[in-house]
Amino acid sequence: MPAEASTSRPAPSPLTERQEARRRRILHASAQLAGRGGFDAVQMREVAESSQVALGTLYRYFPSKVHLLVATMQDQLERMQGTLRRRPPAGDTASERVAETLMRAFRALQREPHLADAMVRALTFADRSVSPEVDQVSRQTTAIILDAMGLDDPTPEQLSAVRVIEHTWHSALVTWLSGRASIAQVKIDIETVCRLIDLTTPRE
Amino acid sequence: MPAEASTSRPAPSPLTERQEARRRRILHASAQLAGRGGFDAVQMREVAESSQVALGTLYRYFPSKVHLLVATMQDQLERMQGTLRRRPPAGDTASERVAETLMRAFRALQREPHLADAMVRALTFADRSVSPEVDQVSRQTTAIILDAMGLDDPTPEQLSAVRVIEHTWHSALVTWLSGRASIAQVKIDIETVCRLIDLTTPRE
DNA sequence: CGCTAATCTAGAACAAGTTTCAGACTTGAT
DNA sequence: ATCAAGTCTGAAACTTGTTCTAGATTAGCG
Repeated sequence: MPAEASTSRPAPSPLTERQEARRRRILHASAQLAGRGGFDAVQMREVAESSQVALGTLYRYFPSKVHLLVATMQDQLERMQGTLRRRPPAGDTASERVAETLMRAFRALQREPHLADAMVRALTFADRSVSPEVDQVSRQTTAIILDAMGLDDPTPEQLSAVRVIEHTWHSALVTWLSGRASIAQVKIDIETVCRLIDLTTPRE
Repeated sequence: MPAEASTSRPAPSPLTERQEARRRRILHASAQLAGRGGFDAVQMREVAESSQVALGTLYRYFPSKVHLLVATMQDQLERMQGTLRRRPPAGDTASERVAETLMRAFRALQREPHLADAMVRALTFADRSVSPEVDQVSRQTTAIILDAMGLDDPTPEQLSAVRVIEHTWHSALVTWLSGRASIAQVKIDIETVCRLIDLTTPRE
């Protein structure tokens, strides 16, 4: 159920085909540039040139560099969610499955560390003007985690645990990207926080 | 083995009195400007002017805006640590005391939300070139939490829990500052993550 | 004191995000 | 097909972080 489209958009006037194509070219160029060079390498003029679009047009589609990169992240997240649905995690307990899911996502990010850098930095640097988009990313992440837990109808306590897991996930990524934590340490942190799930889900 | 102290500092050549005063003026101006307007309001030219220092000098003391704001955060953290030492948290269990400590810090930040914005955004946006300074902030935060737990000699498990608590703390602040989480929600998240401590400290 | 190296200053210059504008092109409705 | 409204383009301008330079000041030292 896509329930959020109505609140965030005052009738987005559904893009024409050429507009859709432009949007796609822009996101592709953004991911490409981010892929090598990270946040700093995504320069608006270059994105515009790469995607064959005037600078002003780029800004019409994405009102700031951060908006652009957060949209890029949404795009990548959807891709990842598809992958996960095709091969769900196989652990016995909810916390194992969540940890496995996040570690799988983490390995995907490790394959494109620069892209990860661009997306995560944009996400945490985003100010209020990007809140709707960041919130969308957050909802999508929540959905992925709840999926892994195999819950249709989580309790408030479980939702709190999921929020804390997301906090840890984001912040652990930040410390990894800035070289202050190793891959092993991120793994430990994820496994540690996932034990919270066992606290809120007594048995099964 | 502290292997990084040698690489990051080629003997800091202890500042003269006037230099110390300059540094202090700069940090003061930075906090002042951050206090109203947040991250964006801290403009390097203005900081330089406010602190009666040439722009080039400002950059000699703090090689980037992010360095400056992270240093500002170190400054504020020290202040806070002093306050906490004077009136330690009074909870019965370790997790209660940690939650109380963090909530106290959170209330202090609420009094200066713009300053909080500037410092937290700088911290999460910092790239590798600021790692030593960010790491220092992290160590200081860890010390505060361990203090609240009342531990002299934490187990590796407890250190993991503390790291996860720090992750949650930072990320919860980010969501609060960007208006995506309420104060109440931050409180819940902090209390939730603090229950991890009980998991790693069976009884007392 | 007088020298030398380091530091500081004022200001220009540069880089990249963002805004603006005039004119060309598309689109949708009549 | 034609018109109005909306969109796109190319280019310049503006903002703010950062760098650079030439000359003045300061600090340490013999």
